[in-house]
Amino acid sequence: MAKDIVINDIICFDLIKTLECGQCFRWNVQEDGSYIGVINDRVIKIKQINNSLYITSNNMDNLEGISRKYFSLDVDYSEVEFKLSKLDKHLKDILPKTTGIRILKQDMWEMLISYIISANNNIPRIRKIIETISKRYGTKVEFEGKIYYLFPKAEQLKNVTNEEYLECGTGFRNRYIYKAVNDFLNGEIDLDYIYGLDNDKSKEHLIKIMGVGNKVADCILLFGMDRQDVFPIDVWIKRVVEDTYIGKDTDIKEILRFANEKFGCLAGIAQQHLFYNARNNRYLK
DNA sequence: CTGCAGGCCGGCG
DNA sequence: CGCCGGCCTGCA
Repeated sequence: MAKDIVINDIICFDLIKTLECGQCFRWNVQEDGSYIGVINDRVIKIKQINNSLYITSNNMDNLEGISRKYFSLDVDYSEVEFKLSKLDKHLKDILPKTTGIRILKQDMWEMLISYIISANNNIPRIRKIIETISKRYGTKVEFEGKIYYLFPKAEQLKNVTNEEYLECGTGFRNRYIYKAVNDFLNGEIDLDYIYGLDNDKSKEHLIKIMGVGNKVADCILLFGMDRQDVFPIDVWIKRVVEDTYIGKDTDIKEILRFANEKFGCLAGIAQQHLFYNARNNRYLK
């Protein structure tokens, strides 16, 4: 641990909940309780002990800056959670169990492909598919004597065929990935441009991408494009909102209206708390 | 063996 | 337009 960097005085941050609440797919817990994952172009190992983070990487250059950005360490989440508790009694009730969850700032391209893969799929298999694609086509990185793989850039997927995606376990999503890679490379999909648009416009553009519907678009916006006011609605969230607030068999649009009304600009963060709580209760695994 | 998993597409009324 | 059947694959 000698060459770890240390970030002290971390408040309102829970590493485990943040990495296990379902927003990311490439972090793995180690025997000592630390997590190893890939952030953009480097492998990172991170461990939280009380209010301190111990971080190391194959590339120590600006590691603190990279970490602060990725984990949103400079955002005042105690203020965010205070607001959430004021907005809604149910959130106030579950917050003791969910406190410390943060929305990660992940790579847009990786989010696009990862959430295309997530459609009608389960989390263990999503993780496995992403790992296989990274292993086959991503850049190899050595860290502490082991080999890891970065998530592949579009250029690295340029010549991958539909059949090869099938071999990675993507199933019927193979042609969506294939098309996304090619449209990205020929400029048809411009994520930087989409990132610069307002919410409605950016979502409108994302949904034009084959394999991207309402829910996947919202996940890309929330986890990859820094839009904390979007509210991705999957089967879990639909159940939670129906059970907790509205009642049975509610239309998706109705749920969306409710979420915007209730949680406003913090809807995405509220969604992560509701999702984490639901999965850790009666529905677990 | 069916059903289902963090949906989405395409065809039909 | 909204609705609905089908879908790779692995696991219960």
